[in-house]
Amino acid sequence: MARRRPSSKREATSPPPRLREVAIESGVDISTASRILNNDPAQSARPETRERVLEVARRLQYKPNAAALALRTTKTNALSILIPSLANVAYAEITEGARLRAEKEGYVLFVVSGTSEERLTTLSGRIDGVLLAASATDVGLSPEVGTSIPTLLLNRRVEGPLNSIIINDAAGIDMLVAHLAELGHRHIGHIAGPSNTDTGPRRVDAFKNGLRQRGLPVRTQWISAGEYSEEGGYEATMRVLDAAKRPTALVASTVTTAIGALAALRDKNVAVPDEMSVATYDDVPLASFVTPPLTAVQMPLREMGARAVEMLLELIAGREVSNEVLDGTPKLMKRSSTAPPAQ
Amino acid sequence: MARRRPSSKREATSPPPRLREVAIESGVDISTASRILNNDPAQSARPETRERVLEVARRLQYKPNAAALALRTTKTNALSILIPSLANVAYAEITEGARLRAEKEGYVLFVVSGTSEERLTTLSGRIDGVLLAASATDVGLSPEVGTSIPTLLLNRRVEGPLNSIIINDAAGIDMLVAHLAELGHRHIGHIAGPSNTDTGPRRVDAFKNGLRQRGLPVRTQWISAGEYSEEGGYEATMRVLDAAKRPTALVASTVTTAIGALAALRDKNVAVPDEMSVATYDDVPLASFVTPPLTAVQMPLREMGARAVEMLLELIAGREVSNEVLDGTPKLMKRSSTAPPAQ
DNA sequence: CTGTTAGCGCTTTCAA
DNA sequence: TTGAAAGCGCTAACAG
Repeated sequence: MARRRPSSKREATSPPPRLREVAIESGVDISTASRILNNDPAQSARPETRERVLEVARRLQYKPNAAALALRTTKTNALSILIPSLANVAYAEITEGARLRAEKEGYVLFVVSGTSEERLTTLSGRIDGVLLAASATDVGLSPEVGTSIPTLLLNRRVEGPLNSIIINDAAGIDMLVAHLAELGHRHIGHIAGPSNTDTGPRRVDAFKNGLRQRGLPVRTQWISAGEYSEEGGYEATMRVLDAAKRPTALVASTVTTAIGALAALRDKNVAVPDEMSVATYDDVPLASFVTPPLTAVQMPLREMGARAVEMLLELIAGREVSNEVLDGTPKLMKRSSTAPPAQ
Repeated sequence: MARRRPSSKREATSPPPRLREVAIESGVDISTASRILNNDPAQSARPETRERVLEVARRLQYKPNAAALALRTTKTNALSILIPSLANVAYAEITEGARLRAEKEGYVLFVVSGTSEERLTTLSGRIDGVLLAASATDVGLSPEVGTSIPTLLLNRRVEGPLNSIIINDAAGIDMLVAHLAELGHRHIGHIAGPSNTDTGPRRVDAFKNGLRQRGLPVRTQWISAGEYSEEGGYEATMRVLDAAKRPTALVASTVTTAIGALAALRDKNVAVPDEMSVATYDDVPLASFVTPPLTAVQMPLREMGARAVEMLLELIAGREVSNEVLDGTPKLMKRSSTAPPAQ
C-alpha cells in the first residue's frame, strides 16, 4: 500500500503551536489549558471547557515544548544507554528490551555509543537517567559518575555506591560445560574475553567452576583471552591450538569470538565437531547460519534490558534498589558444532 | 592503571552549580558571567574579571543547564539518527562516522532505533535535526515529517521536498560483477534485498546493468529477493538453486544475506567457490572470518555518516543543500569465496 | 471552576 | 566594562 506524499513543496517550517495559542483559541487562560491538558487531578474543569480545549489542542496539533517542560519540571522523559560499540549484537538485544520497556513508561531511549564517561556530563539536563553498559574495567569511573544523574551499571559491577544489574553468566557457561561433559568431553578449553572487562573474568571463573564440579582438569594453557572480536577469538584459539596437548572441546565467551575460533580451527585443519567441539555463550541468528552451526546458550538479554529500565526508573524516583543478578534460565541450543569426542 | 573509587558512600546527588552561583562567587552580575563564559565577541571584559569568572566556573565545575539553554536559544546541540534496527552492522559504521563528525561540531548524537516516524514528534524540542535512515519504502513518510525539524534522509530517496544522501551502490555492485566476469563467470545470480526498501531495487538495477554492459545474460530466475537477514538470504538462495539451470556465481546484497547464502549452498552441497562463487556488497570484519572468507566490496560507510551530518548541519543553519550520492570509491576485497567457474 | 502570578536557568538587548 | 530587566514556554501555588 504505497502511500505517496504529494510532491508539492512542503511549506517552510512553521513555528509549532504554543500553549498560549491553544488557550486563546479556546478562550481560556493559559493555566487552565495547562491543567486540562495535563489532566491535573487536583482541579476539575467544566466538561464543556474541557472539551473545547482538548479539541483545539488536537486541531492545532499542540505538542508541549520539550525544553520548557524540562526546565520547568526538571524531568525530560528521556533515558539513555551508553554502549561501547554499536557493532556488538548482544547490546542490540539488550537495548531493544530496554527501549520497549522505556516506551511503555513514556520515555524515549537514546542510545549513545563510545562510552567515554565524559560524555555523561554532556548528557546532564537532557535525560533523566542513564544505563551505563560495560566497558573496560581498567578505565575506572570518575567519582562524579552517578553524582549528577541517576545511573545504573549494566553488565558490570564495580565496588562502590553505583547500582548494577548483571546477567547470570555463570548459569549460561555452566550449561555449556555440562553439555560438553555429557557428550563425553574431558578436555575442555575456554576462549575468554579480555581480562579488563567485567564479563571476561566472570565467565572464566564460571568455566573453571564448571570443570571442577565435574572433576574435569583445569588447564591454564587451555584458557586463552582475547578481544571480543573475531580477530580476538581467532588469536586466542590459535594459542590454545599451539599447546602441547589440545583439548577436544572449546567454550567461547561470545558468538563473535566463536566465529574467530571456527576460522582458526579451519586454518589449522582441525575439523569441527569431529576433532574439536565448539560451544558458545550468547545466541544470535548468525550462530545458526555459520558452518557448522554453533551450539549456543541463549541468554535473557531483552529481559535484562527491560529490568534495567525498571531499576533505573526506581532510582529516578528516588527509591533504593539493590544490585541484581538477572536469573532467567538460559536455553541451550544444540547444533552441529558439538559432538562426542573422537576416540 | 586501575584507578579505584573510594568505596565510601558517594554524597547524595547535590544540585549542580548554577550560573548564578558562579556570578555571585566571582562578584559579578550573572549577565557578565554569561558573556565571559560564552566568549561573547561583542563585549570585552577586563582580563582580571574574566580570569576570576573562568576560575570560579572551573572550580565549581559549572555546566550550563541544557534545558534552560534549549529554551532560551531554541538550540539543543543534539542530533539524532533513526535506524530501523541496531542489529544491522552497516548502520553501526555509518553511525560511527556520523557521531565523530557530530562531536567535532559540538553536538551529541543520539541514536534511536525502531524508526516508526511517529517517534519523530517525540523528538521535537530535544534535538536540532534528524538523520532518517532507510526503512521500508512502502510505509510512507507522513507529510509532517521534516516540517517540525530539519530532516535528512539517509540511504533512501523519496520524491518530494526531503533532502537525502545515498551511497553509490551501483559502483559497488558493478565492481562485484566486474570481478566475477573477469574470473570468467557468465552466469551470475543476485541475492537481493527486499523490494520495499530503497537499496534493494537500486542494487538489483545496478546488477542488471552490470550484466548487460558485459553482454552477460540477465535471468530473472537468478535474481531472488529476501529480507536483509541470514534467513532472508538463505531462502532467496534456495530459490535460485531450485532453478532449472544454476548460475555459477552469486552477488549478495549484504554480508548478512551472503552468510545466509553460504548456509544454503552448504545445505545443498554446492561447494564454494568450486561450484559457486559468492561475492558480497558491504564488508565487515565478519566477512573475512566465515568459511570461506567472503570476497566483498568495502563501501565508504563512515564517510557517508560524516557527510550526512555535514549536510544536516547546513539544513539546520537554514541553508539549502542538494541531494547527494556519495562517491567515495569502493574497495574490492578479494577473498576465497570467488574463483573461476568450473569447466 | 478559572485567572493571576511567580519563576525554572539562561541569553540578550538596553542603559549606565 | 558592567548591571538591570525582559522573556523563552511552561507549571504550580494561590487567590478569587
